[in-house]
Amino acid sequence: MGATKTDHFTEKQNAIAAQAKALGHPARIAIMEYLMKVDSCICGDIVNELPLAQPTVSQHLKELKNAGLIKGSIEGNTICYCIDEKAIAILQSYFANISIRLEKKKNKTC
Amino acid sequence: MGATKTDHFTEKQNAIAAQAKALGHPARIAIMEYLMKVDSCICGDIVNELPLAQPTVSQHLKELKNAGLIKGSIEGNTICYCIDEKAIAILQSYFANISIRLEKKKNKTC
DNA sequence: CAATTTCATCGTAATATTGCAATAATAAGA
DNA sequence: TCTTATTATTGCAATATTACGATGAAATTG
Repeated sequence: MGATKTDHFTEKQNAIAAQAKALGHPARIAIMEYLMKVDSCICGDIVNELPLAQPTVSQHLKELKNAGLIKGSIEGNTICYCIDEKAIAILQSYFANISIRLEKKKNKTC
Repeated sequence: MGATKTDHFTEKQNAIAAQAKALGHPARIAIMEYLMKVDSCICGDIVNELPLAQPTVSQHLKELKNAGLIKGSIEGNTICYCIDEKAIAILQSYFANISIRLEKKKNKTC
């Protein structure tokens, strides 16, 4: 097959999985970290930061954008990218919640 | 191609990407949430919780285990699974850090 | 021991992802 | 306008993922 059976899961589960999937590639993690490292949104300059060809980077950026993890706005000849804080906030609270719940039932694990 | 160029990225980037990738499927998110919902580790019973065939679930469990997100210990005829708190802690702090850094440079985004 | 239960593995088909060369599209500058 | 710079899109080859039936392995039960 190769096609994920999204129908059988909740919206929320699919949403989190989609965001996690978008981050499930080192190049996309590297893009996120670069966007974070620089002190503002970045216009151009992303391709040179990565050890991948331009079409490949463009594709990764597209996936991050589709997953809602980054925003991009056209700035003349270039495109300004930056991280979407909301998406990160969602992921952060998701994992924070898991941590809290795990904390509560310590020692009950294997 | 289809093969990720992990060589060109840092260990940390690859590690985070690997964990995110493991969570990048709704079935695996569902498994994590089920493990969290029940008040202890689970022996057996996971297959019946998911709308997928047993070999498929087994495969998903294997991937979560390989990524270090869950632990499994054989308990006679069944296997007890539970979430690995350390892995969740790593992810949580990763996203928390991003949030903090984004907070610091508010308004500088697109 | 035979039957059953539980989980893993193998094999395979369908589909998705990754990566890049070639090419297009768009805007800025000469 | 012609050229250059920047990003997107297309098309393709290599590989990975997803899903499941069939089968296997190991412990439990009757």
